[in-house]
Amino acid sequence: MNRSAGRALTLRDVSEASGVSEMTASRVLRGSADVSEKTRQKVLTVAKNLGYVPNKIAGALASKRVNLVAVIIPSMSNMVFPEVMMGINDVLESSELQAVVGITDYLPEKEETVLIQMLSWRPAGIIIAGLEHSDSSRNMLSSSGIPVVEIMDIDGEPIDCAVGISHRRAGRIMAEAIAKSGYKNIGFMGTKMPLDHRARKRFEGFTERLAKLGIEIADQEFYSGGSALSKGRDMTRDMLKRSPNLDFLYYSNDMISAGGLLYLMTQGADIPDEIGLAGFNGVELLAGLPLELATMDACRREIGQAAAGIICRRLNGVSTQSERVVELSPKLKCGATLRKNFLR
Amino acid sequence: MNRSAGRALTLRDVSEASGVSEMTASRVLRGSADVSEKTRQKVLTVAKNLGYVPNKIAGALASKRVNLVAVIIPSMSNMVFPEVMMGINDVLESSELQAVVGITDYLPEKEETVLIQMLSWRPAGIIIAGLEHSDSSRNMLSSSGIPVVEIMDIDGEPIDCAVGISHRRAGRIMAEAIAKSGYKNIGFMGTKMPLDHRARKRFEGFTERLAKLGIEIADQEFYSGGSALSKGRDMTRDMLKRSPNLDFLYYSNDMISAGGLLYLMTQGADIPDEIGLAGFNGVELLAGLPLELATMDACRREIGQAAAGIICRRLNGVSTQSERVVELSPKLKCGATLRKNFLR
DNA sequence: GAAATATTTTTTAACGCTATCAAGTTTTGG
DNA sequence: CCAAAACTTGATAGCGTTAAAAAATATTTC
Repeated sequence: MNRSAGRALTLRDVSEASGVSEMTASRVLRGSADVSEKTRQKVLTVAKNLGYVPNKIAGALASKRVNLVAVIIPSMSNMVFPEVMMGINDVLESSELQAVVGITDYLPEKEETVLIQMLSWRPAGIIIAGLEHSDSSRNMLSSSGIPVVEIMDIDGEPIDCAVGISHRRAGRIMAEAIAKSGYKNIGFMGTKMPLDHRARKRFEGFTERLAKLGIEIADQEFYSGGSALSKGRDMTRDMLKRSPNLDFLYYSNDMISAGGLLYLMTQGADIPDEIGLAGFNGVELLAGLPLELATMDACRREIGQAAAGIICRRLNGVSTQSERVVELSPKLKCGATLRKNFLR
Repeated sequence: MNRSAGRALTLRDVSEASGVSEMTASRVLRGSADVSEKTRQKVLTVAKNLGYVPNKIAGALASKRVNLVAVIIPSMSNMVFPEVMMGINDVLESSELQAVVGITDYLPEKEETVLIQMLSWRPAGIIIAGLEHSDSSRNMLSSSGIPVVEIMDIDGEPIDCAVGISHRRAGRIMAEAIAKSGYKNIGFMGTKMPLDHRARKRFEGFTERLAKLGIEIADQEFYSGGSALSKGRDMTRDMLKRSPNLDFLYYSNDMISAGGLLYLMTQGADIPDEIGLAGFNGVELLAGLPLELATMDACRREIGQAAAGIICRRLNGVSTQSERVVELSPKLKCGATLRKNFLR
């Protein structure tokens, strides 16, 4: 059926084998309507028997249409970005489009390299994490002439479109919830990530709002590397040793807060009254802990879906004035580790 | 500097602006040595000022070289495949190659579709999960003429190369460890996945070896959907209600076993003496649980690295006879939930 | 300083496909 | 039955780059 050796099959092989011109074969294989049923069947049969696989490289060059969407994200090492990817796939699946992923490791220089790599495939659109990019990257993005959707964060000026949550606001909301519940001595634990702008903004929103409410962070610690669960455990132990009078712990992600929770439970702490705690992200994996963690859903899958949706609509010529900035609302979940009533 | 409107820049724009032929410009931009230093500088400057981004589509068509490696995996919904991806990226990063991912959702038909999509970009190599594929898929893979590495599993006949662990053997090893520790009444909990061949093989290896040792699975349950942690908790509760005399629980993944562990701990079970438990995968995320879980490392990152390594070597013309099947050894970690000594 | 050699640059022709328009072929209507 | 309309098919010319070969220029050798 198929010549496994030798050069790959081309449209010409199909056209010759079915006695039509290349153009007609091309029309059939792309599903054009202007072909008689008889020819269609003949060509399709031949193509299948031969095992012909069209060459998208040649097709893209000739038609100047590429069905790729570049997705540029910082990392794959926790579920955050895979979940965004799933959201993107949810939507692209029903279109002709196909995502191609590049990883930046949170490094601006690498972002630039990856961006050039991606742009050189002339993708139909770009989805890129964050609003902070090098001048050069911003330049490439804005002059690319294709839809660009910056995702995860909306605290800033997008190049084209943005979909995400306000991390500053997320921090503020959490600060308010904690203060309203009457906690006074608050410790913070997070990743040591000068380049994770979203974590930074969350922290800023958090501390600023606490300050406005007359509360100052009593202790804080930043970690890097290692397993999040055990890091959360260890940091919590250390922090409480250092600052035993803390009555609330805010963690920059759910994994370390779960570690903290498990530690506190083995210590027999009275949660959430003696001490409360909260994380960030709403990772579904963790539903099922002995106590449900207070957290804030970052709408990751929805962000992916919305971003892909914008790309699709833009490519279909639907002008989306209203979609320049799509703000999703992170939902606070108090769980069982943040007391709901003010007890004084 | 760059014309944001209008058509994209081509090599011709660069060559005209720098007063050389397109070919010379092309040579400079690809780093060929046969160019005088003066021209090189001139062209590079012009290209940078213009903001020229080469068109890989045209380049690939002309040179018949594509720097893409297709990676076809079933899912992104737990960390298993993202970790494989990280391993692949570890290695590809230092080459010119770039991974493109396709997701099959464990569906053979979708695998076929995704495979055609991928092959139509004429990638330089393919990494695909599993050894089970439809006839048509196998055909496409074997006649593609490019290196194909089937990953995760080595229990079967690879089309070209395979890198992975023997899941049957992993099941057997666990069965032996459990039996050797003196457990007699064993329950199994896993995902309801007729299409997850690796989970199936593990289960088969497990039960067969137990049978050989004169032990029969006392209870078993399969779930689908939902959060793994809480599923583990619920299934464990239900199973122990149903079969209270179980003294060991084997789970098909670490997440549900962690759920089971947390449940058993709140019930005050005496682990690992009264009852033991084990999972599978060695997900790093979970290090830090109150008790370290018995599990078996599936070498996911290493698999990704090894697979990418094979592709790289093959593309560099290093014939790798010895690498047809690379078997990695899953390492049993007894943790604190599988007693090490036989107590009778 | 001319011939031989080495280095650099340009010319020409693909790569495999699609857009466009021209040319057949069939159908329809008066 | 012929012209007009509708439907199919085909010929030609790129798309933006690189391979290969030819040409131009510079350098060396005797």
